[in-house]
Amino acid sequence: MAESMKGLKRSHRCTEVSSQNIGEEVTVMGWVQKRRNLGSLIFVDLRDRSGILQIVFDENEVGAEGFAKAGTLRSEYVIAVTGKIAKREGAVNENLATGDIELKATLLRILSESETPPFPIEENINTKEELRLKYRCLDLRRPDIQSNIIMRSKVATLTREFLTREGFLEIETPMLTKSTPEGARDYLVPSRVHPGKFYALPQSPQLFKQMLMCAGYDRYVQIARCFRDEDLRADRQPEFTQIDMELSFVDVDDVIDVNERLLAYLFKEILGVTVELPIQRMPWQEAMDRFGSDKPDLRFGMELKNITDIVRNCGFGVFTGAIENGGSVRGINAKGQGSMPRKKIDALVDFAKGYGAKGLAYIAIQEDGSLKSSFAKFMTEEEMAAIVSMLEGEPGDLLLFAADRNKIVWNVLGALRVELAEQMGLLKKDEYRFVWITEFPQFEWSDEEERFVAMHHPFTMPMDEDLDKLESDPGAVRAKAYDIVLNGTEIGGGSVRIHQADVQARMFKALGMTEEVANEKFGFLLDAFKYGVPPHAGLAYGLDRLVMLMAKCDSIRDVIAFPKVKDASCLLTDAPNIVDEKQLEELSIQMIHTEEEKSE
RNA sequence: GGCCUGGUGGCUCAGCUGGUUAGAGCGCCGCCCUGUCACGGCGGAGGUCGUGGGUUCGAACCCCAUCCGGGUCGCCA
Repeated sequence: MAESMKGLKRSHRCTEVSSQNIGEEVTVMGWVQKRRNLGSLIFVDLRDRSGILQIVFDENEVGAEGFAKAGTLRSEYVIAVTGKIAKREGAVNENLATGDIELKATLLRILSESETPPFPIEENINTKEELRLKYRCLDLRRPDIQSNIIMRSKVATLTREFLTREGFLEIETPMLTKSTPEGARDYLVPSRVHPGKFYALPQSPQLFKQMLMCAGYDRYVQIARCFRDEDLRADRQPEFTQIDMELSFVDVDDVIDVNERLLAYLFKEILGVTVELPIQRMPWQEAMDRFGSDKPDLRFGMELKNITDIVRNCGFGVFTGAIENGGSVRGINAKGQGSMPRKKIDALVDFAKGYGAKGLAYIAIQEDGSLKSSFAKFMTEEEMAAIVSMLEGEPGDLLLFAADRNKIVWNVLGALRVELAEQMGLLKKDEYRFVWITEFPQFEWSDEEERFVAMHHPFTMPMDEDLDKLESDPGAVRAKAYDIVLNGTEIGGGSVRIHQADVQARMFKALGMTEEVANEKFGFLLDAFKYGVPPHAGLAYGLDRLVMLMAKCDSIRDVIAFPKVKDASCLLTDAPNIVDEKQLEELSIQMIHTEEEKSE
C-alpha cells in the first residue's frame, strides 16, 4: 500500500552522506536495489541517481510495525527512510562510496510498490537491447546509463559556459523550416493551413546560422536537434544533437583555435584528460594516402603504402590492370600476423569485398624469412623484395594488398586497417587521438548525376590558391573545410563560407546549377547576402558521438535518453504510428495503399 | 534495398548428425536465520522453444515464408 511522504523532506541523496554525518538524523528517498533479510535484521541497499546507501532495519529502532513493513520490501520499491547515520558495525564495503557508514532506520514509508522488473537494474548487464529499449525507463535507472546521461548534461553545460565566456550568443533557429532537396532526405511535416504544403525538419541550422552572421550576431552557438531521414547505424540516429556554431570576421585558424580550446576544456573538466594543443592537422590527401580514410584513427600505425610504381610492369594482371585503368596498388602491414590461418585470411578477403574490392592479395612472411604469397608466381624476386621493403615487412608479418580505382583501394584498406587493429586489440578506449582533417576537395564527381557535387556544401569557400581552378579544373579545387576526428570517428566538421556574390555564382555554376534554380533553393540566403555580409565560418559537433567516445560506449544509443532502433521506430512509444482519418483529413492527406496492403 | 547475425521459463544461456518428461545459473514465491553486502539454509512455482506453414513415424533442431532486434554496405551534401 503506497504511503504519503507528507511531513518528510529528503535531506540528502544516498551518497551525499559520509562519515562526517555520523550521529545526524537524515531522510533519504529512493529505490530498493536489494534487500537482505537475516530474520531479525534486514539490510536494504537504497539507490538514487547519486549511488547506494545501506539501510539497516532493527526492530528495536524502527518498531514492530516498521520492521514488518521492511520485511515486505522488494526490488524497485520507492521508499522514504528516516534514521541516524552510523559507522558500520559489520565489515566496511570497499565497493561503495558509502561503504563505511549505514543508516539505522527509525521510520520507513513505502511511497510506491513495484512489480519485479523484467531485467536487473545493474551496471554491465547483457540484456537484449530490444528489452532495454522497451522498458527504457528502467534501463535509464542503471548506473552506467545514468552516468552517461549525466556526462552528457555536463558536456552541454560546460560548452555553454565556455563559449559564453568566448563571446558566443545562444540563439534558437526554427524546427519547422523549408525543405532543401540537396543532401539527406528530409523529415516532412504537413501544413494544415496550407493544404498540400510541407515544412521540413532541419538537417542542420546551416542557412539560419549564416543569416545570423549576416544579422551581426558575430558569434552564435546552439545545441540544436537535427533530423535526417536516412538509415541508422551504431553512431547514427534519425534525430541527433549538434553543438552548432558560427563566427564572423574569422578564417580557418580562428575557428580551430577556439574549438580546440573547447575540446581541451571539456576533456580536462569531465575526464581529467589533457589534450595537447595545438591538435595535429592533416590535409585530406595525406589522410587518404596514409590511412585510406578522411577520418583516420591515429591510435595505431599500419599505414597504407603505395606500391604502384614497383608493380607497374609486373606480370600480375590484377595489379597492372588496375594501374592501366588509372588506379593504384597499395598495401598495409599487419605486424605479427604472418601466421594467420588461411581461413581467417579468407574472412578478410570477404570483408574487403564488402567494401568494393574484387579480392585481396597477400604476402605472409614466414619466421625464416621465406614468403608465402597469393601472387609470387607472377613476380620477379626483385619485385617481391621491393614490395616487402616498401611495406617494411619483417619475419612474422602479413602484408595485404588491394588494386583498383583509388577510391576503392582507400576504402578497402582503410576499413581493413581498422578491422585488423580491432582484431589485434590495438584500439584502446582510454586513449584519445584527435586530428583536424583540412583541405578537403571542394567537389566530388557523382557518376550517378554525371556532374560535380559539393563534398561539404555549396557555400563552402575554396582555398585562396585554388580559386582560379574553379572553372578550369574543379576536381583539383580544395576547400576551406575541416573535420575534427577523434579515434577514427568524425565528431565535428565545418568550413569557411563564401561571402562574396561573385564567388558564390561561380560555385553554383560549377555545380551545374542555374541562377534560377539557385534562387529557388537558397534565395532567402542569397537575398540576405545582398545587404552586407561579413566573412564567416563555423563548425558543428555531433554531441551524441562526442559523448559516446567520452563515455567509452560503442553505440550512440547509450548516451541518448530515448533512442530509436534500426528502422527508426521507437520501441517505447511505438512511434511512428497510424493516425486518425480525421487528422489526415484536416491535413488534406490521403493514404495511397499498395496492392499488397489492399489484399490483406 | 543487399549481406551477416540473433530470438528457448522473468533475465542470461546450454540443448550433439531430428529421438523418452526441454536443462543450468541468476531472478521470483514460501519457511528459517542478528551483521549481511554475489548473505546463507531448506522447499517450490514457472517454458505455445518469436509466429505461420511444410518435410518426417517423430521437429527447439531440417525447408519455406513472416515478425522483432543487432552489425554493416549502399545511403548519410
